Amino acid sequence: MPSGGTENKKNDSQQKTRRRSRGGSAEAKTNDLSAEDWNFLLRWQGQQDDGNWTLALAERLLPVSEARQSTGHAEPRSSAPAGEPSPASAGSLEQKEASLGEYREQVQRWEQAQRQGAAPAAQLRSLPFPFHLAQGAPSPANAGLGELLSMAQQASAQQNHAAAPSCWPGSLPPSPTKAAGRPKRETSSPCSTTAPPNLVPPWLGQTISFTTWFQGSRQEQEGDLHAPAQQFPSPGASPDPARTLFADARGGSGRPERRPGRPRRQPLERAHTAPSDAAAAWPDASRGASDPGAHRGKPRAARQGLRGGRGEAAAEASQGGTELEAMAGVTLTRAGRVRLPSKRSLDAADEDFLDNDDSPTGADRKSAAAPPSKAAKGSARISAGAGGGAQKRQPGAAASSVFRGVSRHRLTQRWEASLWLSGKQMYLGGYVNEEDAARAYDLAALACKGPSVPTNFAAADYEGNLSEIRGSSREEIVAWVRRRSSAFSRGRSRFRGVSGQAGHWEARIGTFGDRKNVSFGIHETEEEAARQYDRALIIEKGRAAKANFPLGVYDVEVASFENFVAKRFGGCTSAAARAFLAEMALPFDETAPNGSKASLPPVREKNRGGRPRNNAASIIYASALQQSLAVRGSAAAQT
DNA sequence: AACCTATTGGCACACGCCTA
DNA sequence: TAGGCGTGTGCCAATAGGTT
Repeated sequence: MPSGGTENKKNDSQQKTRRRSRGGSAEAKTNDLSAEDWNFLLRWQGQQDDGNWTLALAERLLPVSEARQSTGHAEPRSSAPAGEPSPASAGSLEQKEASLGEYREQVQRWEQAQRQGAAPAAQLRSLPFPFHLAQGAPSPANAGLGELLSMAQQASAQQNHAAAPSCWPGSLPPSPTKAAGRPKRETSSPCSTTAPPNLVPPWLGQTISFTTWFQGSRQEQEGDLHAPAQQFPSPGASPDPARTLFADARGGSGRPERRPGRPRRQPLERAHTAPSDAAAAWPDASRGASDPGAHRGKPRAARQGLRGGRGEAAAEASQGGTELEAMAGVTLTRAGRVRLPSKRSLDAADEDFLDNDDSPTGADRKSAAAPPSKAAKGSARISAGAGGGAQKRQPGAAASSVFRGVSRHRLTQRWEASLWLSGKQMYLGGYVNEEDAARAYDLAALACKGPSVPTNFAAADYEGNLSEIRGSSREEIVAWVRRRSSAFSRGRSRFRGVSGQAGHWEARIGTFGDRKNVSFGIHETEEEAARQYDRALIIEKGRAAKANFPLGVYDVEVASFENFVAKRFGGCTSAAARAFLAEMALPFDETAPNGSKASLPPVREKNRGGRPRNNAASIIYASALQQSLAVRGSAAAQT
């Protein structure tokens, strides 16, 4: 524990105590909304999403209201901006509670009827929400906070010359199956921290809160055209996306079937008897039994564990040269180092060999890619005892992969695939299976460098995958491949950023802005949680987000992010994004329009883990205040 | 010499477990 | 159930030998 940890813990404990004692302290007061504030927010939200969100709020609000009553904090405050008349109250808290209960019963009845196919989706909207907005179009003169929020949406939309994205609450299609179900729990919202009006991004200026935005997006996605169902089938169909890894290249069967056939030979095998058993066990990559002549590689054991590989030859060569040395093209340098045949020469030799091979068709032979040639290098390095860089392998460590672009991480013992593009190494993911890593390299190399690039397996094996990612940028291709690595997610969930268990999946990001362990809600399915995680990550990192689903699924979010950054900073740079986030992460400490104060849970000190509290009041209030600030900003801009 | 790429080192963070 | 925290590792950058 770092120095001062005890003190930190003490402070944290004090904060916790303060937060738990609602209504009893000054801190608690600042996080609470008045009944009227809540009423406005509830009404507004209720009209936006058929009451689903409202039910969630109500569930959390009502106990708070009761506590407020019991502790004498029920005095109403005006929720309207200073100097503006407060809209009429919707009644006592008891009445509200009763009304909400009635409304909820109606929704439940609708839900039941809907399950029986007797209730159209539109009927839900017609259910009378207990708290009604005043009749007539609101104007700034008599607008309450709820109206201000609506106007903020319109103003922001006009200002940006773009309609609100379809995933935002105001334009959500009804979601019959979810609208009446148990609402999702309110979650903390790092984006609900405030910012000066000129810093409020479009996507914040048009949304009630980050969480609502997420939840609305979820509704849209349930019927989303972009849903990559074919990539991530339902849990029952394929519990692990890693098993769908390069399904095309394997005929969709996950782990490749082992099938008879001679593996693609390496040059040195001509000098030695090929390890036929292991070689015969090497799977065909894509064509299954229809192509018995296709050999796409050879087992690691055949090359490294059995005598006769190039590495063995190199080792022997290092000890003075042998007949094998001459056959393999292995030479010794003056310094006594082993000089192996170049890949080019080996490839050429192999090609020559293949031309004399007895494989069925010339087309197959030509389609076979260059053979792996790293085994010899790795073994030679070991045997030569060279040091430094790639030769730093521990004495007892396993040898490297025989596949191009694949190496084994010393600590994790995972196979990692990497591709070098323009001198920069692109990480392609970690894999339990060496062949998967090799295929990851192949696919990325083919997609990024073209069909002429040497691959571990036949390029034809990847036609299906390549067609799927054709037209994508390099970054997207790399992300696509990496997403399929067996180590992309590492927990119980198939998805990154998702933890929990069946029916209770939590989306969570370890570091979001200045905060740690920010939760983005509990979700019934992994997919839901994964999408929420993705959205949050996109908000923070833009296109650099390592999302569970292709960024194309989140066009709106990505566009919003880039649009804002472009407007705010004149270009989308990581530095600009970081600066933006730093500003957005400022602790909320604005004076509300009605003169009251609101604050978010305090930003944690560095190295203090834990998720921020799900303080619904502060979150909603803060985001509502943002909206009003946006209105002020747009009004100021117009004048 | 320039480029390629295998390997290592290590930081940041995902995630599970524990506690209140 | 939310928050706190430790562990494991994904991912990136640096390094250095091999190749052209």
